[in-house]
Amino acid sequence: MTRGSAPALVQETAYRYRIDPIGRMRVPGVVFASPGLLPEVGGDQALQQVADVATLPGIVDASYAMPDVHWGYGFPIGGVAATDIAEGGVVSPGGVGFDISCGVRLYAADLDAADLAPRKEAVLDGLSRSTPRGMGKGAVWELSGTDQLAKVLASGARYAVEQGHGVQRDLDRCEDLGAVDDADPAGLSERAVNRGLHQLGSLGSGNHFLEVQVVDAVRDRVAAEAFGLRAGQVCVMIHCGSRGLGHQICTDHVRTMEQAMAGFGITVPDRQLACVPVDSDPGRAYLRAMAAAANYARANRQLLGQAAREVFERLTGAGLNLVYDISHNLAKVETHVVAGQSRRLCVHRKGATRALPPGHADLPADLRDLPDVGQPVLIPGSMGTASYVLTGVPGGPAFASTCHGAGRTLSRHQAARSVRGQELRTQLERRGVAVRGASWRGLAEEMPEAYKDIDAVVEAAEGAGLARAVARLVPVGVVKG
DNA sequence: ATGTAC
Repeated sequence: MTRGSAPALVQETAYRYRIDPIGRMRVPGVVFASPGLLPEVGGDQALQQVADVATLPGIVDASYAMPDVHWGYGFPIGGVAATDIAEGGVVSPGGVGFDISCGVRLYAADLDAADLAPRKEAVLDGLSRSTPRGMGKGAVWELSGTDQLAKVLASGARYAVEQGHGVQRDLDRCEDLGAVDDADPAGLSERAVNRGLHQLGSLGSGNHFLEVQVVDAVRDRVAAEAFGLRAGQVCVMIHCGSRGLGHQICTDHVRTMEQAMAGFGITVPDRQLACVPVDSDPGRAYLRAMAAAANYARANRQLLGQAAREVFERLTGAGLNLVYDISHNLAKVETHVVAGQSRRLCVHRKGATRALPPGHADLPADLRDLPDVGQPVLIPGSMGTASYVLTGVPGGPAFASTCHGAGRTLSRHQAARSVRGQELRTQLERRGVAVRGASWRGLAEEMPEAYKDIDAVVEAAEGAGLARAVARLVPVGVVKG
């Protein structure tokens, strides 16, 4: 067995550690971290999960952990695992997460920080009113019924823009140009559909937010310019996912796979790693449902972004131009070279961000031919701290993936015990961050001290060769889910 | 993350 005491880490390079295969591990574990992050590195449980993932049928290369790794449901958050489809490789809902296609969208405003300053409170009030958030209630777009929801699930942000909720650039700069093709709205449970009907255009809660930020430092001028970013510029970052619909899809398919697994001769060290071959009926059914949730999440961010754009236009006259929109909870069928051979892989990224290298065919058209510019990678920090824009680099060691954020170190409970929401708001306001919360408890749970240092996480990602920093952004206002 | 437990 692989379970028991925490797996031993062997240092390979300054930013790379290995867990040697023991028991039923088919491949090693590989953890990208700096010595400074290492004492935390997600805790023993997260490392055990890295080892557990290495037992999955068809896994290739290694079970990878990004510098922001921490404990999650089955798979660690900050985990990347690729399986070889032709070799019986599996897909696991736990490798995607409950919030399917949770991700980040970043807009750059035609506005500098100094010009926002006199209108900042009014803009935050406007964004607070235009951004439904918190558990359950409210959405930007009240859908007419299941037929219209099916169009959202099939066409994602493309349908939203088609219906007038955005502009062409919003699609040009979105992962998969706004939608994935193989979604199957008809395959969703009634519960998933009902939960999806009334939440399109809503933040949710937890670590989800809409932030007004300012570009604090440009690290790579060429890439920043190509992405549409300059120092001192105002930006809007939106972090949210597929709400109750994605959650229900994950729940439904974990249950199905728990039953179906034995029929494929698969056993896993943790029930939460339930999985089936990609090339099977339940595997294909999950991927089609997951794709529907991915489209829902992009449409969700599209609608919230459009609402924010209207607030900015009304109160400042400035437009919002999409920099990029990228998921950090998704499985994708991709082609990668493994041991010198081109293979079709199912790449699970859970709390990990795709980071395509320069020249990749799936880059936005205006970035594709630039020699040193890869995919924009959006890394949200914790509330009140910096966020980053990175870019993909050639020869990334983990299937073109990198970190997704700061990563928790304190549980929600621990955080809520150590600070009151009102007090935290006062601290943030004193530091120049305007706060529009949804609940005091929710605010306290997201205190910056509950997270790793985002600067250290990004430094480790760069040091490990996963991505390169382009710009650092600091918050001036947060609308909290 | 989540109608914070079916």
